[in-house]
Amino acid sequence: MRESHSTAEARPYHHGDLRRGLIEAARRLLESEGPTALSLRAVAREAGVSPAAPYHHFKDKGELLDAVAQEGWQKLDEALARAKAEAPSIREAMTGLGVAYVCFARDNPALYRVMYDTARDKEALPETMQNGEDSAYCKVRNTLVEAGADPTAATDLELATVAAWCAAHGLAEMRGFKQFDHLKDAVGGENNFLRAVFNHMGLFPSPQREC
Amino acid sequence: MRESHSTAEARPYHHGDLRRGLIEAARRLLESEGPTALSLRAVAREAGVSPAAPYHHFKDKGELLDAVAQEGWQKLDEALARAKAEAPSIREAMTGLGVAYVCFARDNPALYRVMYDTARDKEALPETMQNGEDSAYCKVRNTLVEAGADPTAATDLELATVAAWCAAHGLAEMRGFKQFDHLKDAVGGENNFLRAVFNHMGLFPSPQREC
DNA sequence: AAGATATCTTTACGGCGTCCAGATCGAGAT
DNA sequence: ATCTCGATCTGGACGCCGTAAAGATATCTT
Repeated sequence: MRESHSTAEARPYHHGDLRRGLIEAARRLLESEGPTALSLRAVAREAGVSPAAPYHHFKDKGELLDAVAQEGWQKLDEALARAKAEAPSIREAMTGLGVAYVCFARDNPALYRVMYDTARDKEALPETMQNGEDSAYCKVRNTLVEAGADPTAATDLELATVAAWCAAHGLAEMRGFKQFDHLKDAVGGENNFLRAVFNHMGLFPSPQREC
Repeated sequence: MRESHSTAEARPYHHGDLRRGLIEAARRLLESEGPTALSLRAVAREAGVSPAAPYHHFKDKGELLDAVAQEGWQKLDEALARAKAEAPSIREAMTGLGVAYVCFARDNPALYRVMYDTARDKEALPETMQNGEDSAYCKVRNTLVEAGADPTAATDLELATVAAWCAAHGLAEMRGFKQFDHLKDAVGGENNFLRAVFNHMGLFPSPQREC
């Protein structure tokens, strides 16, 4: 009757790691049905368990969403790391990060929404975002320094990092609006559009900007 | 039994303009209970009417939210107009607009959320935002021109306007996160924080930036 | 082997969005 | 003034939701 712990290698409990199964079911539903269709019951259904089963692994629906969001931040982090590694030059590194950020939001719209929804009602970004040496936030800050920002002006550097993050998030949320379709055409596609907008936002520290 | 069309002057139907009453009930609930607590039934309850009554004035819950959002955009528009009128100098006009925008989002958090939620699932900002000569979007664009942007470089001007809007929206959504509290302190309060971040985002057209 | 514990199911409750059948009321026609 | 009609509201119903409590079942410990 019970499937033999299909995918996962470790099976700590008598069902095969349901916690993991629920998170993956949620992710599956999220991207296929959109964020509004994601109900706890639907997740349980998708995972093949009863509607009450999730409560043995998560305090409530919010806690499941937290777990999903956390994996989202990890994925975003990886996307930024990839973008930074692939940047052809320091001059283009910041814009590259910005574009990668927006593309992540475009390609994972429901996940991105969940990430910020949960952050907003905790009124805090996840700790993993700023803590580690190679957290996403630090990656942006480091890139700014490499691009010429003064690393000794701590407050100013933080402000610049926040500014870059806000710019990326703002553009990520605006990018989908029909109003900007003609602009995208005018500059030759969405990618150019993103770069053009970022260029207007001075992501680079001042000494780097052409004068 | 029936109250005599209390506030409204016109009473098109045999109840005193329920459509209006529902929108205002929704706004009341929105700011007092938060956006998640806003259910159609609760709005009907608050308006003193049965749960099914709203369906004679709105196709569904989304349409009621649309109406609420539209009034929100109007309020935002007014806030920006006020900020622009009060700007002490052209040099400070753009930052003033940005700060006013973020303050609107801070002071009407639930309304602001509804505004962007409905915009997002229509994949378009409301038409009133960009159409009229004195629409919010045009106000930003005009301010950019007054600040020195080249009005004949149409595409570039649009891009700059979009950039400014994204910057403001991004900061509006980030501003509440605990992570930035120490930064606010470091620069002497939230208002300085907002201005500082905006300064890092090059809201002014390039010729205006100090080089 | 046996008891303790964690996991899952069943059942239930109240709230939600929405629809439908009727009641009620306002207004135009006669 | 009455009648009729359509717009407006009510009451009840349906299926979904999040969540809690109690019972069943499988695993772990000893």
